[in-house]
Amino acid sequence: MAKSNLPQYKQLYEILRKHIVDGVFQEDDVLPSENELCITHKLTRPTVRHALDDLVKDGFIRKRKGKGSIVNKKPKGIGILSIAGTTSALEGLDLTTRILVKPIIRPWEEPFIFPLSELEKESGLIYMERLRLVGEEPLFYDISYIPNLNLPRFTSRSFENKSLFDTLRKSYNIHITGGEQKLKAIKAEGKVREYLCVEPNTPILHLERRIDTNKYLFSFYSSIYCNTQNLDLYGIF
Amino acid sequence: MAKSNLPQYKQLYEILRKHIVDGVFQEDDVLPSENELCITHKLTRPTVRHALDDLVKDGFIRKRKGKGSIVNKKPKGIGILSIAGTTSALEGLDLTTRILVKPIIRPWEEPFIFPLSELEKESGLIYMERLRLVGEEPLFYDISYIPNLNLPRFTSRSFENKSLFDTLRKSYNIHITGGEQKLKAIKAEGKVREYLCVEPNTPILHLERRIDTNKYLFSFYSSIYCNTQNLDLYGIF
DNA sequence: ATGAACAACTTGTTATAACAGGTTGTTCAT
DNA sequence: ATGAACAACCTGTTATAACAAGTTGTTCAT
Repeated sequence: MAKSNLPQYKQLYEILRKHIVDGVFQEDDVLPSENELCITHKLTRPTVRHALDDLVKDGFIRKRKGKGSIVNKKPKGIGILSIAGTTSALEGLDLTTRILVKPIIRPWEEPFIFPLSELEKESGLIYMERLRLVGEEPLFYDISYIPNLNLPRFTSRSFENKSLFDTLRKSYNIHITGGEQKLKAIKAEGKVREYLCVEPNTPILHLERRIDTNKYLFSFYSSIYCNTQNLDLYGIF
Repeated sequence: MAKSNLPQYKQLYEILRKHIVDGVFQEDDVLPSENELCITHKLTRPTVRHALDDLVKDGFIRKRKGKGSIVNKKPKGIGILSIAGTTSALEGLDLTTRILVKPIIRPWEEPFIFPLSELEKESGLIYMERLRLVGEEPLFYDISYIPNLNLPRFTSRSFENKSLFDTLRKSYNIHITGGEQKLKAIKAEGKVREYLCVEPNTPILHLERRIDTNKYLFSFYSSIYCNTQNLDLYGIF
């Protein structure tokens, strides 16, 4: 061990995680015991246990006293309520995206749905509205609020049928670290009713989210209206 | 220390957790240092660190090298979307609970909202209905489905103003490891409309959850109807 | 006054040790 | 053959120890 500058427990974590993701260890396989890992990686038990505990925390394995560390089933998909954006949440469905308002730079609304830092207020806002359809039926009306902080060429990108989350990760190396969301059921009215093509007073799910990232002081926001008459939102946690 | 039969790190976890929830330690307060906790509770650092790491995992504190353990902001609103139950989600509000149907043992409904294992079907179901009121206003109508697996004296416990999650954690050492939830907006009708005291066609949020635990093969289920006219549901992830 | 250096904290990482307690397969007496 | 007892694993808990590394306030030389 001890080639990288990373802590040894993190090195072991990454090795085991990669083996699980790559299928070297598969569902319900039992990992080598803690003592075996100590020997094969020249580590002591606290270090090995730290790595295994992190794998438990991140959902890759479960541990059973007397038995060992067992590989978990990989989650089928990630719904909109945990982290993923709507595009990947609906993977496998016939999803199309219609841009209602192309990304434009404009000032923030005051008051905003979440508290904003001074930095965010000063830097301005990239605003975008999109409608997501499954088949011919509009299901999501998305409004995205992205602080205009050092995202070169962002407003000129196309977001037709693309995930904002994937774009941020692949083009800007930004990934999601957490966030906050508010949720309520409302009656369809005005633009929401019009875009989602529903009767007045249809119950609509309204989700407001702040999404935090690994980039220092960079969060973005979205407001999503969803017609749940024929399709549940789902999430794992 | 060492009065209960619980591990010492869990005893310390519960003490600190309670102090945070009760406001003895408030937002951005720095907890006593690890060495201080060692002295005051007659424990060693690995034990203290285990307790603190669990508090980090559960979102109560954050730790900063060189500074200390800092108390996190309590989520405002209703933290029902991540893990916490409704009772702890509403902490600080004037919450009362009315039992509509006391815990009774009965067979499962078929088909159930989530797939059930054979073990769960055989073991029977503890069923409970509760109404949660903030002030005079009923906000949640909860139906709980708990497999009748080795929970001594469970049906005789009182759940008035108590958190099912806390009871499971403290009395049975069961804690939540994850789960799955489905969500939709519906119109208030029938019993839901009646219990929540709303006009017909009021939009109501309907949440169905499977909640997984550290206890082998033990998950429980709940169906929650929530009036979000005056209060958002809230979650962190 | 200013700033560099340092001391005195903090948490982070890692090693060594011992025993408790759950699980599983084997052995042995019946 | 059957079942009880046991040995040999496994993870869980706890203690002791030492050093690394980030933060903060103080001291001291300029």
